[in-house]
Amino acid sequence: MLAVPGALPTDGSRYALEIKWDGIRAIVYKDYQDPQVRITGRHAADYTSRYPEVAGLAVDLAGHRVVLDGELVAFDRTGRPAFQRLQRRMHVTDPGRLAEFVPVTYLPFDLLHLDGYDLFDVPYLDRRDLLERLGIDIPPRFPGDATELLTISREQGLEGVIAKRLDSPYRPGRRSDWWIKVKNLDTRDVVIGGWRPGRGRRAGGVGSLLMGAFGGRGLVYVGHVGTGFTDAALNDLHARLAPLETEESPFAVPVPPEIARGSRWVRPELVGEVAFTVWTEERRLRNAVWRGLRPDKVPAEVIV
DNA sequence: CATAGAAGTCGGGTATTATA
DNA sequence: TATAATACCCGACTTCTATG
Repeated sequence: MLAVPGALPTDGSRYALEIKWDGIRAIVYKDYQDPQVRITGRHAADYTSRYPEVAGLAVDLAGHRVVLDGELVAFDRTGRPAFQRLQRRMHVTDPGRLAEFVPVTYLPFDLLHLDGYDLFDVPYLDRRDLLERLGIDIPPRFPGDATELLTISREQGLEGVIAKRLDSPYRPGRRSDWWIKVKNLDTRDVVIGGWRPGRGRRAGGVGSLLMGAFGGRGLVYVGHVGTGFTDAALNDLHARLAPLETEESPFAVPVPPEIARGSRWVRPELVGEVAFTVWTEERRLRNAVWRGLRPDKVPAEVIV
């Protein structure tokens, strides 16, 4: 069951709030007599050998038959979920000592089966109650009207919150507005320094835009953005970028070669707005989404 | 007409293949 | 042999389209 993006519900009394954990979604299975748990990912891939840390749950759940839904998370030194750390583990089927350097925590937030009973049609609040009675470590739940949680999650550098209807059933694999994810998005202006041709449906036009902002030495590359456009916006951008085309890259610091290859350069004269989640360690905008041109803004005022 | 899936895009990662 | 390029993995998002 997946959440739809949206805003905090106004009728908070009908919802509970949980922190949105920035990790990998995973289902954990434990059978009555089985001394081990089994872990699968969203596409039914088997993760059991990848995350030995979860094996300890089998002890806590001894004698039970349980299916849990939750998130695999790697915390950084400051205690925040760090997806970039988790990425080092994602492809490693036998982590060995890597599990010591990049430990992973499983945060179970829903209970789908308990001792012979499927709980898909049991309301969220009751599933959650049963989950809490299992006595395992689970992430906290907050009242639906505790809207300050969103502010706090932003201040703490967390991804956002999820609002879940107290009476909602569980629908595996489905995206449903019983669950609403409220993300802490930031917006900022960027200068377009180039573009990459599209493929497939976007062949012959713009695929993505290379974004920059002015720093001490000149235009600095801050990532590229390839989503959030309508077809009309892509066509409009293509027409506006064509007369600005140059041979030389306008970026003062060379952009990574794998990005530069195949890119077309333009004079940095167009300013646009993007939404994003956080700055990455490489000083790029993570999960950038195009919001539109800002003809009212001057490129020189777009500062890193 | 609503919804699910496909197709495009992103960042960051690993693993494999190609090339200098 | 070492580096570069490619392909694929995970997460994300939006838009378009096929389907019921």
